[in-house]
Amino acid sequence: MILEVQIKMNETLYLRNPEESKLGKNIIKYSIELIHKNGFESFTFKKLAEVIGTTEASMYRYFENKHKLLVYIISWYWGWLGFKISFHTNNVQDPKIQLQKVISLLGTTVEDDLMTSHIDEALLHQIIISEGSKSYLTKHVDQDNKQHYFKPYKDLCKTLGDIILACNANYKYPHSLASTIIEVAHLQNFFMHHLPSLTDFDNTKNDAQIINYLNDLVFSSINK
Amino acid sequence: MILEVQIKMNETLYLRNPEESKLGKNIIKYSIELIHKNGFESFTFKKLAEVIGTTEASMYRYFENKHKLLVYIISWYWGWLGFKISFHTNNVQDPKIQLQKVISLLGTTVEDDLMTSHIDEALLHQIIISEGSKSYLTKHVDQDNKQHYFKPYKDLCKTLGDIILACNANYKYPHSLASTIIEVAHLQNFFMHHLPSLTDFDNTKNDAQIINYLNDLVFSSINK
DNA sequence: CAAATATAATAGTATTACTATCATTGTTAA
DNA sequence: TTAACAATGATAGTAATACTATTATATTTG
Repeated sequence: MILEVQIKMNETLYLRNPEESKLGKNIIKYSIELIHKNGFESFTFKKLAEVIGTTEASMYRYFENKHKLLVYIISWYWGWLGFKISFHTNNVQDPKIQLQKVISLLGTTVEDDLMTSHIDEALLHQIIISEGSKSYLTKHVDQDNKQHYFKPYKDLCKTLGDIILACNANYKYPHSLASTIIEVAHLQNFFMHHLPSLTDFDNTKNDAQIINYLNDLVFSSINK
Repeated sequence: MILEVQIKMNETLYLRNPEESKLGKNIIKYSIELIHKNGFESFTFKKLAEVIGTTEASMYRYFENKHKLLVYIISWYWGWLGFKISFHTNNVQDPKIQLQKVISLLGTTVEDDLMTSHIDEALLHQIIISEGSKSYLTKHVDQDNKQHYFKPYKDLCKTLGDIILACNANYKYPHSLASTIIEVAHLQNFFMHHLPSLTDFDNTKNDAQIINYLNDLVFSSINK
């Protein structure tokens, strides 16, 4: 039996649901490869169409513009990670162990998940690190937010915030700490690889270092 | 007597030094206004030239492209803030007070500094919050780093890291904590205004809330 | 005053970010 | 079984972007 995971996506993100056709799935698959390879700035629908072997116009039948496609794949990632987190923390009673588990999942280099055949989560994880914040750092963030484009990200923060509160009901900043953990996990990863003097992590580029740092940061705050 | 502060900039960032002519100063001044108003994505040299009342070609005599101009103004900001920080911590003996002072400066809405007549630091501060990470989140970050484009930012992290070590010589992550403080100060500010559910800060949108959060986070870590 | 330099004015190119139209193929429902 | 419909492909076109190049005109400096 082969299990296929489907993440329910916000319908206003796309014009035609890319999960429902071969072409749609190719758009997702190859946009991840191209954005990973050349970065979002140099990514165009024309190049994407060439890689897929179709036309630019066809891309526009699925997504209004490349920014919505970026928000789509990033949103998909948060949905997928949220699922993975609930799966891994499901039978854990101690919220502190849950929190450690979440930090580990956030800080660990992702491997391709075989349950989602056309999406390479490892590449997607790298995209989150380098391009993730570009999904909301725009002049239209408020409109996008009204359309609930960031719901999967917010849901994840909510989950994390609840775990933090379960660890210490008196902690005053559960939501800020949650968003801090997620963002810092990715930022420190980027810095470790590209601007290492902004970190204390050596050139083994080992995930454990970031995870240790985050655990130290988080548990000293909530245990104080 | 009118004091004018000059921040020494990396010469490979520009083709012609914008500090050395009226047109150059206008490029800096109005690019800050335009990027603040419409965001970096919709900012073009053509629009900038129109606002200044000159031609697009003239912009290219000062900066190779708009990304270098962004790096320039962001870099300028870090240089200016570094100066401001050393000014404010100069006669402070206790490193913990120094650290609190730096956190306050990072978390406080900046006011226009009259010592730099053509640059509006208040607008620049907003640009740092919304566009700052775009200066390094590119595919050419490693080349840019080799050209020392991020030196002012790194210098600031170094200063902060040293203060952290002065507070607690045994703390294991001074550099990571330094970059975390700077980035989180800006991220939480952005979230408070645009995605408030990712924070614990209410709609008074008061700077003190972020500063309190950062102080709590930092001092629980280093005093542990 | 001549020479050098900066700027303005204009033109032009390749690419990007779309929109529009029409032909073809494959699927579905009467 | 065929008519209609939906998805895709092929092609064309436009305005804007991100530049480069050339020449003319000011302005500064030696």
